[in-house]
Amino acid sequence: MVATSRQLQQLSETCSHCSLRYLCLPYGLSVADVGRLEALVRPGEPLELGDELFAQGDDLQNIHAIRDGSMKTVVVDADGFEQILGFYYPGELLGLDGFADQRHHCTAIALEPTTVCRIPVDRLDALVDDLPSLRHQLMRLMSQALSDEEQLLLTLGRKNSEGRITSLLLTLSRRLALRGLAGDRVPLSMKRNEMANFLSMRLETVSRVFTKLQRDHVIKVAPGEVEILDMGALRERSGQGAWVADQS
Amino acid sequence: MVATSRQLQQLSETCSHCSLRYLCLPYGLSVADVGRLEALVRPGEPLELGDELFAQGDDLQNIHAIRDGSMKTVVVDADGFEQILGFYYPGELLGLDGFADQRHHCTAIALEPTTVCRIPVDRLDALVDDLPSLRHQLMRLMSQALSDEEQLLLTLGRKNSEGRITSLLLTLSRRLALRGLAGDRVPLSMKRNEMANFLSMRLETVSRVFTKLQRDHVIKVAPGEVEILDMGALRERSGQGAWVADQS
DNA sequence: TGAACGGGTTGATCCAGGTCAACAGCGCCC
DNA sequence: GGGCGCTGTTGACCTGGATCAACCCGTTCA
Repeated sequence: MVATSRQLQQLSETCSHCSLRYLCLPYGLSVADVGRLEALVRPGEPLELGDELFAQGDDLQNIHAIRDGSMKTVVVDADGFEQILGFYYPGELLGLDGFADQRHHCTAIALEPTTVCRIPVDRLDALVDDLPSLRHQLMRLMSQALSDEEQLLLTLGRKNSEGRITSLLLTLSRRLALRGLAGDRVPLSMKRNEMANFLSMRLETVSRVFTKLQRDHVIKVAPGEVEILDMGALRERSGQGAWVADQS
Repeated sequence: MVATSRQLQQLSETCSHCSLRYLCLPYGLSVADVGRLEALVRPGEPLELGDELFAQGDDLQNIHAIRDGSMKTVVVDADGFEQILGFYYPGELLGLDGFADQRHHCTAIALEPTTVCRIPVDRLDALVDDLPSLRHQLMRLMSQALSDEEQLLLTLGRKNSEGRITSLLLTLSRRLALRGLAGDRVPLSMKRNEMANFLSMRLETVSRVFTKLQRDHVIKVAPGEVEILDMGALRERSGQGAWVADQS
């Protein structure tokens, strides 16, 4: 099975040789320090679509980094309503919101066959005490997560349906580019209803916006992926779309 | 001037004697370590309504803790639209999203006469290397900020206008209680349009929801404050208000 | 082979809440 | 005193996107 052999190959890599080291925890560490970090890292169980990596309320035992594939995080409120908080791609960390009380505040679910790295928090914690550069990077990543969420709040708060979809496509494209991949072919491992949930819309509206953007030759929709035909127009449409001119 | 003398009195306090120490950075530190922390802390300039503590894009030089008063943080997007990200009260930290690139990602503005503590990041950083318990608390607070924002995303994503207003009132009430104050009289230092902006609503809608809640004897609206008459009903109305039953 | 199913698209209708407008209360300044 | 600006409330109307429903297309499974 092709996917499995590719996963095994990746799992044998070390942080020092990982192509994601500039995005992930090792960034900013000396070669020796990366060695100490990678001594803690263990491959997680390979996940299939729908598998949970951890669940809301679980004890925080590990921090996870995505190696291959993609995941979503969701919170469930008292009435059982789900809200997707984010989509995660290779090099990105999961579980940072759990430091507060050593408990996961959201559930992480695989969107496709996915492999992760697993870093025990207690051992990470001890190492962080020893390595200021690791502490810096960890805090940098937490801080980054905070301002990413703030950006999302801005998008959800001020943009209409077209602005939300185009903003999502642009951030996905940007994250592909960070990994050195072509930014104009965006694979979509999430379903329409997941996109809709994340953006606080209905799946029918997502579908309509896609149709409209395709009719206007801004994107080309294919099963499981979107091709960006006109990046300028996409940015244009993501920028505007606020409800109204006056603010605050 | 009464306000000033009260502020001066508070500014003379140290972390060890501060009534907010269990919410703020000193939490979890030994007496000796609190001493080292408070040696870094400087009072910030007293702020008046509308004063900016820092602005989006500024270099991150200090972390601030609110001592007295209240503030809001806002982000402005490319087109000049503002989104309020949060309201901040005594004991809460501002600027944590700036660690990523040593730059503030939002602007902090006083909602009333406000005093803050100022902690230089470079000296804090050095101390954090020395005091694991301080690092833990700092990471705990960042992590807390993350999951608070996630909770906000859930509220904005899944609740209607009444659910949003009641959720806001409940969190404000809860934060008062954390500081040992009565949770059923919530002072509102923000204006209707600020509440509306924060909750992604229009100010007219905020006003209508307040009127409705008052008519139903759930709250009593007074200038600059809301009295909670029926906490149970408030919780009831904040819990529901999702658009629809099926999800994800 | 075809029935059931999941994911996606499209059309028709409806309504929560946005928009626009008028007005009331209050502090401030000339 | 009176005009003016700011904040908040209320009413009337309108619309973006939610809701409901039909249908299409692959895939799976009996």
